Amino acid sequence: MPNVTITSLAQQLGISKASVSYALNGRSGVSDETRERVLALAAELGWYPSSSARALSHSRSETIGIVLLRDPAHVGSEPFYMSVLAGIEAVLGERDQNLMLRIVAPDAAAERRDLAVYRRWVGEGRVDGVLLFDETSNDPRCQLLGDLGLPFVLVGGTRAPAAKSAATAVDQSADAATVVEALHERGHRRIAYISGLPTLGHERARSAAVVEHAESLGISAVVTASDYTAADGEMATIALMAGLDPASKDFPTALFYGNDLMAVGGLAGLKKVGISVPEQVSVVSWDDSIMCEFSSPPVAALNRDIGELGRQSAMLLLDIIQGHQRENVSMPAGVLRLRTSLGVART
Amino acid sequence: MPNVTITSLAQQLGISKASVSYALNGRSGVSDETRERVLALAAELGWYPSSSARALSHSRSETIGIVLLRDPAHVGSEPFYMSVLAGIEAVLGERDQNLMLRIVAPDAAAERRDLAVYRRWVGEGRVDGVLLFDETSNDPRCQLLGDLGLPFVLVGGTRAPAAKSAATAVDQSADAATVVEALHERGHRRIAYISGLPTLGHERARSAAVVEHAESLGISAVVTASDYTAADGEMATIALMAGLDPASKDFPTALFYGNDLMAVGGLAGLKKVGISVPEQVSVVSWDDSIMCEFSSPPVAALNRDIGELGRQSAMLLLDIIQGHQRENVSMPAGVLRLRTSLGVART
DNA sequence: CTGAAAGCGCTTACAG
DNA sequence: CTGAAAGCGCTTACAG
Repeated sequence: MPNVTITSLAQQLGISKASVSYALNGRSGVSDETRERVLALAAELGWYPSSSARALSHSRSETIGIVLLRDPAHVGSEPFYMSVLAGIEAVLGERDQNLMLRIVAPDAAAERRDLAVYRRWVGEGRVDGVLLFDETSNDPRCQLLGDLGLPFVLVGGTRAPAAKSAATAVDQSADAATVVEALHERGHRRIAYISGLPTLGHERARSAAVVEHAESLGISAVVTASDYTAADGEMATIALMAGLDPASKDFPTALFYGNDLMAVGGLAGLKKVGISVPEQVSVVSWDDSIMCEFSSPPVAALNRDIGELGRQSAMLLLDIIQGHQRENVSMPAGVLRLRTSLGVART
Repeated sequence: MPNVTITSLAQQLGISKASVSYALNGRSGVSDETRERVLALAAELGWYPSSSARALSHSRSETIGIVLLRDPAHVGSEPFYMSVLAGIEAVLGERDQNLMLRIVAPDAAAERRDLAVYRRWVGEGRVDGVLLFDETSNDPRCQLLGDLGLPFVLVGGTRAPAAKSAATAVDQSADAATVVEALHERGHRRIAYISGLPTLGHERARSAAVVEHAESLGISAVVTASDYTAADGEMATIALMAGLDPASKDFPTALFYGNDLMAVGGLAGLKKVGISVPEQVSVVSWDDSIMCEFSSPPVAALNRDIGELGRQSAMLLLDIIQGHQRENVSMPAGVLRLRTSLGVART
């Protein structure tokens, strides 16, 4: 059985392809009667427009792309991506748009292998726009996509550096303030921030904001860099705390981690060096997840609506693709979920 | 600047489109000299084949599809999907194939909304084949895809019910035996299996296998159904254990959970009802993940190579799409990672 | 309101 | 080895 096309519909109805096309696309140029006959037959025969033919005609793929530059071995343990994908998908599904996903492992030589994917996608006409994660300072993708003229949105980014682009902006400073103030209120006077990858733009913003808010409250803050993995969070914690005398002025009474994995790794590290949570040290995570809820003790965390971040980002991108000028969208601030790991500083 | 196409290349070189096409596709019909001139110019101008034009010509989209029928709110907490996606992507990336992803929330009315997506994808010619997750008994997708003639692979499935399909088969029985024997060796004589969604084919196979192996070793096993979430794992555990006298014959000394989330939820439940792990009860998880490593106590788990499952599934599907007849592929058995939660039964 | 025609960028027999 | 031509399934001015 040959595939049903507008040509076959036109033949069976004894009218031209153009009329069928107009009818199917809800455009003027056909009588109501003809339109209904066309729609009825199309429904009966289960006609679908060929995506490739349609894309070829008006250079739109109805598809947006995402390239994740992450180690495949670790990407599974980060709930963030799957959650944001689910939010993105909710919007795309409603609007009959599609998602093309590529996960590429970062090169040992730190070559940006994702850039080649964008070039290719543009050349092949595969996607109408892309969503960018993990913005770095002076992100090379912005330059490239700007040159290529491909619309993009920086998810949880900070700026919109080019035409046909925007960001779903997360106010890292406000979130930092929430946590630092919560610690200050509970008597903490020396805190440490264990950051994620310091090459990421948002991570720099976070580190700076933590220090700044601490200073403005008259408490001291140190920053140490880690890499978002539980294993390194554990190591960084041990390196930071091992050998410190709890009575000394250098002993931080609160550890703030850049994500949930590092926080949970940190708990393991603290246990190894014999520091009890929250009696001797409080622990807070920037990202909330099921791991924080079910760790022992449960970890206080900034809860943000990741699904909503995905939804807003997708809507923003689709708008830009349709030619609308759009400003950055501000995402709501995180809410600190109080859990056992956050306690009062012992004096 | 107009896009570079084979027509523009042909014009600049003063030859026909056909020659350009043959040269670019490495087919005979052009002299080596012409071929080199074409390739050189194409590289210089950054030519890429239009994916839509190519798809329109030979009805291949170079894209495989995945529809995840999962609650968006929960999909983020399951490391499984992201891990398997990473494995799939590794294969697709190497072979210049693309992945189209759709996440659809299960309907309250339990209508299979994913079926409409497959119909649409086939009608539009968007994908050349699909990967199926979470096979159910008498899975309606197999019937539909068989009728539509779309190649598919059941990831971690059991059978290959139609032409143009196969499964990456996981031997649930062997994995069940590994755990049941490990428990038996440590003196456990009464165990409970807290299963995931019992509608899933592999979950039925697991429950049956646990009971069967227990019986063959002369120990008793009960099965209780949960739904893969930590919250329900906790509730199911409390329902199972609350009020049971540790000295009674009905008290299971080992709890085996269908995934890592339920196991961690189970730890929380056991703590609430005052049962200590592993002193009074041992805990084992069917899936391993970072949650098992960093929970308190760490949970013994069957470690399987999820990335490899994704890789094998993708390779199998690509082969079938290319018209090869393929048998099911057997995945390696899981390896039990011994951790603190698994101890010797107290007699 | 309707139809014949050209075009999107490729591929692929078919003549020369 | 090379070129002219038809076709994939749509869209869209342009005549009637």
